[in-house]
Amino acid sequence: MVTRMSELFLRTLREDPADAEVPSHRLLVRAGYIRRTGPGIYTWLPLGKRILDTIGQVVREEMQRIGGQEVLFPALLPREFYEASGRWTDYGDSVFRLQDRKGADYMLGPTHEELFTLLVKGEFSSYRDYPLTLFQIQTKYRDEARPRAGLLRCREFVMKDSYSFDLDDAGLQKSYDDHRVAYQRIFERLGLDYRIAFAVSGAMGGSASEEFLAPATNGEDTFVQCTNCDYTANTEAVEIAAPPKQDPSSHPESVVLDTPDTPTIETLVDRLNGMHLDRTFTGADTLKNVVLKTRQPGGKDWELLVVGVPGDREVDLKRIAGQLEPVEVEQADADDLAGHPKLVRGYIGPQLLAEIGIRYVVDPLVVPGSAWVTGANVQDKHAAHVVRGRDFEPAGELGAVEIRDGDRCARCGSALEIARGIEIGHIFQLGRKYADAFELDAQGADGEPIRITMGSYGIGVSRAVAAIAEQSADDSGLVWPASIAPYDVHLVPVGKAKPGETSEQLAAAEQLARDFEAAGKRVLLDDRGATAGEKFADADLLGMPVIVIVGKALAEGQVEVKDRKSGERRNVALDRVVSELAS
RNA sequence: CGGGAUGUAGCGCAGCUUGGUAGCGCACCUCGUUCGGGACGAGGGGGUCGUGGGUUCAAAUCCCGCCAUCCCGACCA
Repeated sequence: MVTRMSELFLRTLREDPADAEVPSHRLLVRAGYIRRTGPGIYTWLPLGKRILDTIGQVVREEMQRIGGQEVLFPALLPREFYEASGRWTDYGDSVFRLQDRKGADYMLGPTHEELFTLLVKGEFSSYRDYPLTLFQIQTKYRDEARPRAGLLRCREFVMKDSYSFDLDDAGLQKSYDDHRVAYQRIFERLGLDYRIAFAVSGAMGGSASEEFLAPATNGEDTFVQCTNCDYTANTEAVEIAAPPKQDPSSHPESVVLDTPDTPTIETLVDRLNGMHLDRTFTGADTLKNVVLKTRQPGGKDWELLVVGVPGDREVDLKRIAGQLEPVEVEQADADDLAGHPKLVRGYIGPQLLAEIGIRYVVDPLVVPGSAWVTGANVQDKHAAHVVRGRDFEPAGELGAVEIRDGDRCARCGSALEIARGIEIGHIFQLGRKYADAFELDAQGADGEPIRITMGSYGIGVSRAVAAIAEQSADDSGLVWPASIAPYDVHLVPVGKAKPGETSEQLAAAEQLARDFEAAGKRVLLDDRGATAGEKFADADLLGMPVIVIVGKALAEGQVEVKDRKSGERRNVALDRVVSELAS
């Protein structure tokens, strides 16, 4: 297949578009792969469409390899499908809603768990029908509060979503594992550097879940990876190593200290160090008790929850929310505290909480037997030597502290580092959430119904285009891995023609193009009447893996082969270049 | 939703302070020269100056309202 650039619907831009910040966005627009149509909405031009289709094809092949069967749902969905699962309401403002001429409610699908569940329920009813995996590659719509970075966060985007249906937990585990392997194959074929990170399941519900992240400085996801072992986790799901437990009886009896005007950790530490005690204190010696409030999903009333963390650590509300999902959690405000006069703001300690019926949990860093300076539940007073397991007993542990660079890996104890990445895939063991909502059962051999258990698996196909561009582009343009490039070879003839004639170089390039085509290569031929410099600059910008220059060396029967990624060039005999590159 | 910025030709921008019928670069068209790293000369086509109102003899420019977009944050499979 040969495409002539003189006929291609393409216009490259010499300048960066004003609204593009990140490299993938800038270059995809400049190179004429995409054009912005609205905020978070993009049009795919011929070169971009080829990339998108190629990635879709890689995904399709690997999904079929694990037995997935492709279907295609509409994006326009009647409200009723999302009522039973509660997501018509849960999705809130992030779903596009519209009405038909009769006033009936519709939405543009942000994800399709409900539809798949109902489809299967309508067709299959015997245990013999399972297991089953269905998938689609389809356009999704989410009304993001702030679309950004071109294709990285769009309001309309292409996603592969698949769903597994199994009779039991072991079956679900196998479907999940199959997907995990398929995703590894897919991202390897796409030439992406990626990590698999433990994740929390978020609004999808369900239990086990992992994210596939493409490390990139412009990525929106923060994750944590161990500098020694392969432990990788989303910051919401990460677990860090705690110090060793201590013997509660090894600490002195707790004492109450006068600490006026010390409502913050900083003022408290200053005060302690001004008291001429037998040691110096830091924030890490204090126990900070943060008052949050939680609410059951769909519930009305907030309930207080106090979380204890070392005083030198911040509380990460997102991380807490991820673990408590679907229970809502927020920081408590003054009004919430008003109903609890025994909670003295700035001087809250855990010694009293169980007594007055407020749920208290600690971060795992607050290990059993550890001693702390903490509030005495009296204005202007703190207590020292307050020991977990002696002076208070938390109702449980909750990973609450904001993760820091250098925190210790829970597996091997080495330092963790924080990195940024682009979420390119996510796999979930949903369990029976949707099967319960829609009563998806199979009739078993004994005639009894079996509740189906499900998994849900997504790959951001359009986002992967941007992720690959982020990881591989350089200063002069895009650099596509050979496996997904729009063309295998970019042929660039440069040379002067006599008036009214075709240049020798163009004639030779035309012949080369036919030879490459016969060898099964996809060729982009720059037959434009542009200058050499312009053709070279565009070839670098467009990013095909191999650029073949038919120019000066043609007189010696040679062409120049340039590797776009390494920039390396070498001369190859004209009559050998096709066989060499085709092998 | 909070903070900041911007809307002038397909793209990137100037003009606005001090009102007088719109300009530059890229791209595009014609002719000629050029031809290995975004060539040069000459000529040309293309703009409701985001939008509504106001002030004025006269508004891209001054005043008021609205809309939209981008960036940071909040939020977000």
